[in-house]
Amino acid sequence: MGRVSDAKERLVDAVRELIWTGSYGSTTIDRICEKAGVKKGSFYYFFDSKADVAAASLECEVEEQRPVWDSMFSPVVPPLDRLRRLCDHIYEHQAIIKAQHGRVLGCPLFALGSEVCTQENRLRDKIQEIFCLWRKYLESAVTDAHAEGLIQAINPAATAQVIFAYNEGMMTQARIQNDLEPLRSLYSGYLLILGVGQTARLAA
Amino acid sequence: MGRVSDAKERLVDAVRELIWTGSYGSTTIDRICEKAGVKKGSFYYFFDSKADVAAASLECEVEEQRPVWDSMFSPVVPPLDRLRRLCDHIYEHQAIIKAQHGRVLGCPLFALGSEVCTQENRLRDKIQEIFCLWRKYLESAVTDAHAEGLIQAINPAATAQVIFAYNEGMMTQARIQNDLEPLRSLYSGYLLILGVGQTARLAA
DNA sequence: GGCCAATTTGACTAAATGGTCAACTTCACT
DNA sequence: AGTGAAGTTGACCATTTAGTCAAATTGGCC
Repeated sequence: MGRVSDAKERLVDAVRELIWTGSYGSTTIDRICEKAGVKKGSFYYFFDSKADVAAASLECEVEEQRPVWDSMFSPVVPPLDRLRRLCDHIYEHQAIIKAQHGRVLGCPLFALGSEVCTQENRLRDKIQEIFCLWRKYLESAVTDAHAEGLIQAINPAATAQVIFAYNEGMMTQARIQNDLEPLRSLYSGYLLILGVGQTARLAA
Repeated sequence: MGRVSDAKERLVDAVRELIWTGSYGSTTIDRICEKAGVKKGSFYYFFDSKADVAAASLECEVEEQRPVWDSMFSPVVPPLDRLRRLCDHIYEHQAIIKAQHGRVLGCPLFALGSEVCTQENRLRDKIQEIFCLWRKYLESAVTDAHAEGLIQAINPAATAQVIFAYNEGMMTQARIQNDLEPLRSLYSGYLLILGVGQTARLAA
């Protein structure tokens, strides 16, 4: 029924890249259209506003990431390995991005969230939802690691929260510094938080 | 010589509040002028651009914070107490902000940094400089705590880095969630990272 | 009390931006 | 092959925005 088009996808891709490499505020509808090779009339055929495409881009992001996380956090992988895989993945992904764009771009959701949270409630809520999900992956790894006696974690949710905040903090610093260096030692920070080094040393 | 004015300060105050409560991108020169009660001609008499006022606002920020940090991190205060004071100060400050604006606003520098780092090098560099300074305060507390045998910290700079990233991550989450809750347990996260609970428990 | 540097003003321009729309095109389906 | 739903276009409008400037005002200081 009627003609088909991938203009909507092109618009979503364009907005993702523009917000990530710049910011939400610096991303105008004109530039989104230009980058997507789509006229403004078509933009408004698919979306109501910039916030609307941005919301779609978040959906897209999470759809793309979910299988990656699921495989990294597979229950058949030893819990601490899951975290190591996550850290490796983050480093490698950011390295690719840096090679592509000449820039370390960090976590697209965190940057966007902190920029728009006071103005765009819809985006804010969606981002929070995704963060909640991510924390659950971390929490499951912490819980399992504790159960296997690999770490001490009285409160896995709290520990996961600390790791998550640390992780996002480091990614944002890498973005601001435009430097992969903070991400190289990401996993050793995880271990520090989990007290893995300490436990071993004190036990010895 | 000539007339005097506090318009420059009013403009700096206005830009600080607008960026913090909104974002750099959502802050227009017109609104800055309106909020400061200053005409645009006067704005351009004192500043060259939005980035220019923003840079001045960073100077102002650091000038205001320096004595606060100096007192919190005074060498006569026991090292772990310095960190506790910092956490208390952050919580109380954000609580005041929330009462005033109805919003938790987090760390103004981190939000701004992650927003503009790909576009405004001057702001980016200034922000990084300030972060470097802040990390030094943390590092001195970690070093002293280690020296006094209160914690184990083989690499105080790395530990300070982890604490800093965690701290900024939590503040940003508090901003996004518009909720003080993540900041209530800030210090216990510090202790987790420093392995204070563990050490005591394992030693017992 | 007058000079002059510092500051203020408002009116102005050019460009960017968000948003609308009626007419046009395409193509899946019958 | 023709129809109608889905998608496209470019021209258009109203605002907002950054930035300029010559003329007016103020007040410290001699």
